[in-house]
Formats: sequence, structure tokens, C-alpha cells
Amino acid sequence: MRGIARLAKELGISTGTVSRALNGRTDVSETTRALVLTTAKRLGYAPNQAARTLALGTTRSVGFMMDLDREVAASSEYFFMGVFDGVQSVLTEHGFDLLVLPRPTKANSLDFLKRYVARGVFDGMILAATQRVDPRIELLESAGVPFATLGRSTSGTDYPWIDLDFEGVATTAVNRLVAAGHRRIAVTLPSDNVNFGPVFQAAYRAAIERNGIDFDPSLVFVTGRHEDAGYRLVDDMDRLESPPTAVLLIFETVAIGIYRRLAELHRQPGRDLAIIGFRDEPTVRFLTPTLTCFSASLHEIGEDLATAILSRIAAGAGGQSAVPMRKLAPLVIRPGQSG
Amino acid sequence: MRGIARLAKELGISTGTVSRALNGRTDVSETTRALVLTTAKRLGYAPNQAARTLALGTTRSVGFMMDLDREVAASSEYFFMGVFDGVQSVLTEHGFDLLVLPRPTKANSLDFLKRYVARGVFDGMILAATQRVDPRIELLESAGVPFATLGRSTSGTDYPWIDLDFEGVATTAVNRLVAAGHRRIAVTLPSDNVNFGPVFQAAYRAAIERNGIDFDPSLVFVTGRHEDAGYRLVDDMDRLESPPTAVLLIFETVAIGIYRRLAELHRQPGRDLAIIGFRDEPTVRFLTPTLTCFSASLHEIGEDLATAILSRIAAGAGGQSAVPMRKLAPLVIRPGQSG
DNA sequence: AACTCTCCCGTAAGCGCTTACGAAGCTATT
DNA sequence: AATAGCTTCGTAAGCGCTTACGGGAGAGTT
Repeated sequence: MRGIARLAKELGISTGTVSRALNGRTDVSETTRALVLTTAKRLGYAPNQAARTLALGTTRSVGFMMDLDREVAASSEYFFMGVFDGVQSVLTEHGFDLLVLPRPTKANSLDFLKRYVARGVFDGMILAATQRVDPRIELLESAGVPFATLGRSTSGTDYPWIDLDFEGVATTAVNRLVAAGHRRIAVTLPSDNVNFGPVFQAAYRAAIERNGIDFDPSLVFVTGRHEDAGYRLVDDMDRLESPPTAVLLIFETVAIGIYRRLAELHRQPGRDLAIIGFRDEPTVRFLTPTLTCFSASLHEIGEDLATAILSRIAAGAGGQSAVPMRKLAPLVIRPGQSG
Repeated sequence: MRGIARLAKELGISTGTVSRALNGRTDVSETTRALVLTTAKRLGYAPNQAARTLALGTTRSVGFMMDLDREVAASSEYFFMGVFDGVQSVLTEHGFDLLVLPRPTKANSLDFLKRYVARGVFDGMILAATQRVDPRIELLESAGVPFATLGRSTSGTDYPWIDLDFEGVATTAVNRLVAAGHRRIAVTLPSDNVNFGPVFQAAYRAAIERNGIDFDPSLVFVTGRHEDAGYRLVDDMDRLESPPTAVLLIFETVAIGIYRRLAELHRQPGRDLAIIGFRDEPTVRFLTPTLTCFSASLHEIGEDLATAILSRIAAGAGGQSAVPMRKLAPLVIRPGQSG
């Protein structure tokens, strides 16, 4: 005999009473409750999660899905670990577990999610790396599973999301560059269809035009996320008949390649080409001259995500769904010598 | 009506037959099995995980526990994400989930683990960042929970582990430095009591002595994991009456600070001080001059961990436990200009 | 003394699944 | 034609927990 039955036998009372005592019901005398609690602690008892889930219909765990290919994942690890940490800190506080979903290939990603939903292994989901059009969102909405996303999307209707403030970054960066005298400012964008691509492009364009500069499509460069992309970018920019004097990078890691190529050409970041990176990834944090970039609190983003999904879960149970949290996580500029 | 009952009603057969059909039992006719499978797919049915766990007594998920404080975790994120990836790839293949445990504070870390074990949320555990004496190992052993560790420990008896080949790294690095003419070779060690501290120190000492050099305790430096530790390290080494001409770093990120301090002193890595880092963390991958360091396949380490824990879980069910996997993951040297 | 009310607690059903057991139908054997 | 054996399936118990329901005991009321 094990579990709650063992506890009950040990105390000579019924399992029902034990359960009520443990769960803080009122219809238990304080004496027996105290007795139950102390023996539970003494015996190292903890309720079986599966049985609890089955009886209550709630798993007390949320899933985190990234849906990224390996390349992307490898280049954004710091980001996610920071976010995880924030998510977990809030979840644990509320007795929830974090389930990190394996990364399926893009092809079967939807089936994958569908199976997870059907198996009922979590009460809610957090989706990261949202696409411009993201079928996962539609799937979860139609399945009635509470979810929150890290990143906006055009799919879905009233789910909560947290996103980085791409608009703020573009505005601050462009204004800064213009104030330093730059008129030809390039921008790099992601090659896949993550949602922040179009968002960042639009924000860049708006910021440019707000400064009275015409938008020039030839200054928009689609790049990968790695060093080599930056190396090639320098040459691509040089090939223009009127090359940019500044560049704003959606993937800051690309700066490493830019630095390297510039050094080969005996040019200097900051002096010969102004560079502003997006986020202060540890990888670029020690470049010399220091890279101008932005900084966000990953931990706070994680906390926000967790509170959002938890309130969504609670609302689903309670009925009334409040206005979902939607928030642009602020990024503050860290001025460097490169831009 | 939902779950398997719904499927059964839809087909006009009993739930028992449906279950047998889905689980590949032989006592089902092939016709009904085909029927069940197609309708299951059509209805998007997947067995409820909690019910399955309760009935079978198996959760089909393994937990990954790091037990690191925030500082440590933040400096080794790249490492863990790589390992996670390997773990997941193998687990998924076998229909297992990965559960990442929140990082408890060191104080309540044991209680935390104990509660998880009692709740029965996983079939097996992977422990990382093993301590020299690690109570978690004893806890899991006495609780009879299958586990594998990333890192050796003096605790416990016959569990499987994978560890980095600290001995190999120390030997290769020291031999290389000696071959380059160095006789005074410093080493840095972790300040907390993770198991690889003593292991690396012993390996370093053995390698030194194998080259006919006397071990000099003043060349052993205990450092933190961050840049600033390296900055200070340079001065600490200079303070010796006979400063080392080379240094072997257990935390390669420290190299960044060393480079910076050396630059301030108009000295050059490689020329004025030979530096060999441990692992080719992305953060140090782009230092100039390039840092000599070692490279391990994190993905393979993860895969090994997963296979180890899976075979442990299978053995626990089957009875016969084979000799547990114990393996030093090889690190190959990536020669740089710094050492 | 009969009644009601409150406080505790035991009973048992049910969550969705698996599986031992037994029964029905069919084929093969004698 | 009776028996045995095989295939296929329904029945029901059980995994560990929660909770609606009802009942017994004591206190208070008339």
C-alpha cells in the first residue's frame, strides 16, 4: 500500500479525510489536520501527480515551445535560458512545472503540437519565435488551450503576448545615428519568416521617414544570424554606388563578422562605419571597440510570460477572461564606441 | 464522453479492445486494429498522459536538474542548451519527454528534489553540476529512482555518468605548453565545490609532474567564472616573484578579462603570456588573437546522457541492470594564437 | 425528551487508461 | 458429433487521488 492510502492506514483514518486535510478543506478538525500534515512530512509523502491530474483535470504544468531549427536555436541560447529562468521563477511560486518541448522539425511541428495537446500534458503553453502567420496559434485557439506567446503574430485574436520593443529600438537607433550626421542608414533583417522581421522593417522605415529621409530599399539587407553573414555584408554594402555610413543589425552576432572584415580592410567600426546591434548578447559584449546595442531584462520577460499564461489558465477555469496582457518589453540603449 | 471511451463508442466496440489495438497487442484482429487506428487519427485521438501514467506506473518523462545558482547558470548557458538538444533528440525518439526542473536555491535543493521524486513526475533524472559530495545522488539512490549524471562525484556507487575529459585536456594543454618551452604554468580552478575542481587540479598536477616539473601551489588560482576574474588574475600572477609564463583556464570566459588587462599593460596574449582555455564557448570564440582551447560535442554528450538514463529506466523495469555507462567525453584541441 | 443544527468524517464514485480473466465463436481433430 | 485449441473481444478491477453525499455524535433549543 502506498500513497495516500498508506498515510490513511498509518493514521487510522480514511483516505478522504487525509485528502481533505492536505488540501485545506474546512470540514476537517484542526487536530486531525495537524496530525495528517506532520505524518505526511515525516513519511515524505507527496501526492502522486498523475492521480491528481486525473482527478482534477489539471496538470499544473505549462509547456514552452520554441519551434526553431537548430541553427536558430544555437544562436539564441542565451536569450532563451534567460527567459526560462524568469518563467520558472514565477511558475514555481505557484506550484507549476515547466515542460520544455523538444524541437520538432518544421515539417511535423504542427502534428507534434497537436499530439501534445491531445495527450493533455499541460494546462497551458508558451510559444516562442512566432511566425508572421503561425498555425500553432490557430491550433491552440481552436483546441481551447490557454497560451501566451513571446512575439506577436497576425494569427489568432485575443491571446496574451509579450514582445520585444522593436519599434522603440528602431526609433532610438535611427534618431541616434541621424543626430550623429548619418543619412544613409542600412538595416539587416531575418531571412526566415519570424514575425519580428516585418515589424522591425516597418519600424525602421517609419523612423527613417520621421527624420525626413527617403526609404531606400537597397539599404535593406536580409542576413543569416552568424558571423559569416556580417563578413559578407560589408562587401555587399560596399558594392552599392552610394554605400551606407551606418548599419542597424537585427542580429547583433553578425557584428563580429563585420568587425573582422573591416579590420581586414583597415577600417574601423565607429569611425568608418557606425554599427548598432540589437541586443547585448554575451558573444558581442566584449567586442572592441564596444558595440552600441540595446539591453532587455530576459528575466522580466520570462516573468511576464509566466504571469500571463497563469492568469489565462485561471481565467479558463474561472470563466471570466480579463483583457489579455500585451506588452512590449523595453530595451535600453547601451552606448558603445561603434555607433 | 471523451478519450478512449469516445473512440470506442464511435466504433461500437469496447474500450479494452481499443486500448489493445492502439498498444499493439496480438489479441486483436487486424481488421479492427486498422479501423481503430484510422478513426483514432481521424478524430485526433491521443491517450491521456495522466491516465496512462496512473495505469502503467510510468511517466515516460525524465527530469533534468542543474542545481546551480544563477551566476553559474548564466555563464554556462551555451553549454546546457547544447546538451539539452542532444538529450531531447534521443528522448523524443523513444517517446519520452524532457522536464527541466526549476533552479531551486542551494539551501532547499534537496527538499525540492525529494518532493519531485515523491510526486512521481518522472521515470528518471539527469543531474548536472555534480558536487564532490552530492547528497542528491544519495537521495536518488536510496529512493530507487534511476538517474544519470553529467559529471562524476564521490557519492553513490554504480550510477551511469558522462563527464568531460578533464584529464585529457590537462595533459594535452600542459604537454603543448611544455613543448613550447614553458616551465611555469599556472592553472585556474573553480571556487565552489563542483566535482571537476579537484579532478582538474589533480590532472594538471599529474601532467606537470609527468613533464618533470615540480608542482608549485602558488601557481594555482581559484577564480570566478566571469571576465573580471581574469582581469584581476593578471595582476595576481604578476605579484608572484617568479610569474608564470602560461596559464590554463578552467573557465575560458575569464580569458576576456585577461586579454583586456594585458592590452592595458601593452602585453600580448600568446607572445607575453600563453593562454589555453577549456572550452570554445561562443563568447570567447572571436577573441583576437584567437584563444587556444578545446572543443566537445555537446550534442553527443546529451545523447549519451539520454541513452544512459533510458537504459537505466529499462533495466529498472526489466530487472537486470547492465554495467552502467561511464564515459569521458573527448575534447579536441583547437589551436589558437594565444597558446 | 424530542428536535434541529453543526461539525467531522467515512463511503464510494469517478477521472481515462491498461490488462487479467473469461466467454463466445470458429476451425481442426478424433 | 464431441472435444480441444485458437482467435477475438467484452467485462471489470485497479492505478492514486478528489469530492459529493450521507450519517453519527455532540451541542443547543423548545
